[in-house]
Amino acid sequence: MDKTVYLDAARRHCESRGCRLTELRQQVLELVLEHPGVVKAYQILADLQRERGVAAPPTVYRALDFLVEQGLLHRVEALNGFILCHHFDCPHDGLILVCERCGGVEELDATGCLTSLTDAMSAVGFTPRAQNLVLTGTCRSCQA
Amino acid sequence: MDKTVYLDAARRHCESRGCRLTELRQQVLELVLEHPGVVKAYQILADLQRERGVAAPPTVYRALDFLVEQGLLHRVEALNGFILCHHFDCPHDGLILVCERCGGVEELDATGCLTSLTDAMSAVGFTPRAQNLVLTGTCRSCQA
DNA sequence: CAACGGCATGTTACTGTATAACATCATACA
DNA sequence: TGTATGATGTTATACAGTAACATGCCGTTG
Repeated sequence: MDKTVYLDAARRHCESRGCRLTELRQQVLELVLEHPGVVKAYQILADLQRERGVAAPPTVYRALDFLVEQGLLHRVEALNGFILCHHFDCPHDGLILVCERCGGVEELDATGCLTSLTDAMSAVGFTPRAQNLVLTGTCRSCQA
Repeated sequence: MDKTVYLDAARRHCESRGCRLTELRQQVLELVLEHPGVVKAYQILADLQRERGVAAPPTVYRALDFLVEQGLLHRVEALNGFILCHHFDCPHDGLILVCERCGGVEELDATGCLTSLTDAMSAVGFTPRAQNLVLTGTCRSCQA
């Protein structure tokens, strides 16, 4: 997807949810966009400092939290990182595969793969929050 | 399970794997044992300092890493914490349910619940490392 | 026994991750 | 115009994790 198109879609997505994709938030989103795969908060912080001179952690964390809340990013807890969500406009159960060797990240749509899991959970009365599962392992190209 | 019995079983478990459950490691394990649910490394550090005067982070992390490696503890990445594994002696796919409201933790055996997931992964050539899935949500008693 | 090797632990110092608390600014709307 | 609300700036600090090196313990082997 073209960058401008993507940003427009992201903006509309936020506005349809009653939020604003402010300049700062968009700037952070663009910075994330420039990194393939997982990106760390402090990496974004450094990028932001390069672009605007000063920036403190809360600035970055607030923007990232906002973007996660809007579904534009996923938080990858196991790695203390963030990745872009390419299909924020359709609700989905994500499955994020992180390769231990090359660090590459792949996002799968796991909708439909989780029924037996959710069954097991409801058997004990547990209601999961919609979320993304993160699994580490080895990707196809690193199998060799 | 009685505490002494548990510790003996843990010791034998380690020895059968060619490792020693040293005094320090056992002490840390006991400290984890005293906390219900998830416990943080720095909590253990504080406990340890209470018991022996001084202790530095590496001491605790090394012991915790060891215990995780032996399968006696699970690491809960999403929470930067650790929980006891109650059935370290049988290999299993764990499913750890963390309640967002009360902080309670429940561990399920997910062996057999993951086939459709692993199918989806192998379809893209991804080999997951054996691990525990951590899900957040709401537990039965907090549903109300 | 002494020397060595391997592992466990101690110690210092640091890097990285994240948030609290409060100040300021912008905007929208009464 | 005043005020409420949300966004951002700023300072300081808490929390999480590790690198690097020193020391101690213990079993093996010459």
